[in-house]
Amino acid sequence: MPPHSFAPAEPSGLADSPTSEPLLAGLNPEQRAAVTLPAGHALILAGAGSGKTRVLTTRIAWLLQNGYATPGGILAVTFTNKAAREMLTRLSAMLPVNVRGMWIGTFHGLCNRMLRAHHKAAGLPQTFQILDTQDQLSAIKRLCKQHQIDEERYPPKQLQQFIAHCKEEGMRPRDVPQHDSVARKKVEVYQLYEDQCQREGVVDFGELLLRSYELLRDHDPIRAHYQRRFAYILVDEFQDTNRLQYAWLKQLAGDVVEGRLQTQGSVMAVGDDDQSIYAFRGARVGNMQDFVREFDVRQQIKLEENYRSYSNILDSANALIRHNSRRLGKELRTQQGPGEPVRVYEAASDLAEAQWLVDEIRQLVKDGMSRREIAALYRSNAQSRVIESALFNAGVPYRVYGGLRFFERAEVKHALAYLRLLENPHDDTSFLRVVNFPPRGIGARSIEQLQDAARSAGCSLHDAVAAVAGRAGTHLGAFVALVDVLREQTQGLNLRAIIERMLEASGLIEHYRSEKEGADRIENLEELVNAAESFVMQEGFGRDAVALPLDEQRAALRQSPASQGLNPEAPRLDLPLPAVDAAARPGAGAADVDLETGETLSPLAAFLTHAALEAGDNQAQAGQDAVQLMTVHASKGLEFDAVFLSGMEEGLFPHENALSSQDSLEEERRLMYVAITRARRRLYLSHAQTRLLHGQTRYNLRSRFFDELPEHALKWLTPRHPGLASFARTSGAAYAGASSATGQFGLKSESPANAPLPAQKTPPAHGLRVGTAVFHTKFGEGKVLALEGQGEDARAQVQFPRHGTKWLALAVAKLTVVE
DNA sequence: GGCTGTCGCATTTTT
DNA sequence: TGCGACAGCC
Repeated sequence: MPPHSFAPAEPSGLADSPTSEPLLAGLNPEQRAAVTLPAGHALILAGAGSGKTRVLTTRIAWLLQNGYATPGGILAVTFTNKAAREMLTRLSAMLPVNVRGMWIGTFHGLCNRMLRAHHKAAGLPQTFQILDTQDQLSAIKRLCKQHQIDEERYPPKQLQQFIAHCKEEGMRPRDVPQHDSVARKKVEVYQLYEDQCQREGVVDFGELLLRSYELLRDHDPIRAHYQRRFAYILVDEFQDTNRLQYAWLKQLAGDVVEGRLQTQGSVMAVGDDDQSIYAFRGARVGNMQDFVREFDVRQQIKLEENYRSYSNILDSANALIRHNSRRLGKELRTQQGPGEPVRVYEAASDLAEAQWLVDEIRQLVKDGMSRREIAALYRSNAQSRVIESALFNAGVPYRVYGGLRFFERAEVKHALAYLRLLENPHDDTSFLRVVNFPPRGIGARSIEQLQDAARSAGCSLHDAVAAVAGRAGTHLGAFVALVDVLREQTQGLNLRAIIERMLEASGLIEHYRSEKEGADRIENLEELVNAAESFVMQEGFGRDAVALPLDEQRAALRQSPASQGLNPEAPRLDLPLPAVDAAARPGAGAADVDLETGETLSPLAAFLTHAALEAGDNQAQAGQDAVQLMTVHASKGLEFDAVFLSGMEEGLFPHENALSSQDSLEEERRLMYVAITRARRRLYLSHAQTRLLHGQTRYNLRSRFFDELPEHALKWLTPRHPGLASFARTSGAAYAGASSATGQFGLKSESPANAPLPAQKTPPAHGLRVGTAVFHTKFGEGKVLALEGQGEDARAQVQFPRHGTKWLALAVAKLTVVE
């Protein structure tokens, strides 16, 4: 039970509130109820296309506007950067709020932020680097070689999955059951891997979450602080949370006392059990039921009104998903008419299917539909090939989602590895990646020797070079010198200059210049410089501070009776963390700040974090008006005027691997449900009698899912042949008389006007200049090397004789000028 | 060190 | 069938 509550917000009463009305305008009663819920935990079951994001963002805006929460008191968590960005964008369009002081982001992003702030308590260096999936795999391979793990019996890929899975379940090596010798071996590797990561100061994606969870669990003052701070926690796509993410949320929400969860803030979980399609990567729909039980949820609201599709499409979705058991129960409805029927097409072959699809698309485009509003969806990536070549041959522009993303490209990763070595010379993964790239005559032998030396000395490869250089020649020494010198030379330079310098000095540019395929790669490296530049702009490094026209507003917020009354019983902060309050202030904390010392990440380190946490779009011909090709999974959350779902065949969709169990079959059905609900106006379902798969012709039956769709909503473009269920059921008329009413096509999508905050120039208030001598309570006397940002985001690079060069947030760090 | 041939494998994926 | 990983050769 939340210890605090404010006057219960009766939706009807609030409708009269003059301040809230503009926010709430246009919301339906359920949406409005969700937005204006009183304090307490709530589960919002948000059907596809029911305005979920709008409710989430309006809720936050409403809490802020009415003084129920300060920006610093809100935590909103999503799965993807895209979703987090959208929330921020919409929110700032609704309210002139300084969005940067709010904790809105992905699970990984927020955990990262927390770990940087409390890196010492978490047992990490502040500049810990983040391993992506590739890095993690190569780290595991390296480890296997070093410890003579039989890679036949224990494939590195499997070990990687095992480790990731353990972390998702919140298990450290000692927590993993070891039934047999195989399990014991795996756990041993897990332990070795952990030791290696710790030694190198790197952290994988799962570790971000697990470490953050443990930080909260094991440090009472830190946990208490965040529990007090976050009065309102909002979770997007709750059905996709895994065990660890749920446990993390529980730590933030409250403590278990005598078997019961005692919470301080309010958690609003928004999700849709019918759209749970990520069980294979650890998502647990059961978290929804657990949430209701453990949080004693009193408020459950269903958003069932769909603003996206015509009713034939929704009827199909509803009828299909009704075949699933154990649903929380929800039915989509619309005020739109039936619209067009769902068209079903049977092709002789996958080739013919693709050809038909292209013809239909051309017709749609001819009728005035724009290509970007047309999507071709498929269950697995292998199916895109036929469609791509058909589109290509017909000269129809298309865009395939889900390829290599920007920060995953080899050349970009090479460049990032150099940058990481500048930040942390002990990052062996990065060391190995570029020690001989571009080639500089360092062969496998010398690397092996070096690794042996490092192992026996118990140090990093970087540090081991001195020991080996004598024997292995000067190449290794030269490489280390190159990196070390570069580090020296780039001190105090801005991010752009650092990267440009690195690109030259490393020889990357030169290397690619001489390569025949190198032009694209050089372009990408140049793009990396641009990415860094725009990152710097966004994060407020070296930029005029965004004016905060809300100073008064914030003051008002803080003083409003409602927010005063928010936490009447909360004790005053008396953490052994003097600066915690500063970070809790709206406006502060855009950068990762060590809350003890005020130390912030250097622009470079912050950029590296950004690169690891946000893989970047796969920017293939973006911006062009092209047909969108993607898997059904990738389409979740998107919508299109016309959707083609091809390959609707037994074995493909549902996938053959999913036929074995009820649970996985139901997940396939939910996947189909997701696909159907992407369509606004037109939905096409197609299947082929023969299909070339793995070089072999397969004869697939029509998908069982067809038999679960309502006849009245379908239009069979080809005669309906007996399907899977034909023995159990006699099919009716071959052609269902579907209405061809076109209806009004103009379903409006919610497109928030993005009102940018007015910028304003403010003179520097801190009075520091490059060269100023300053004193820090912890690091002692130092000299200012560089200054960036302004106002609350201002930071300084300071060189301390004993502690090296540090970036400090001036709003947090206690710096005094030395005369 | 780079190229070439062979082998094995082949849902879904964000961070 | 088609691609990525890896070993072996020049």
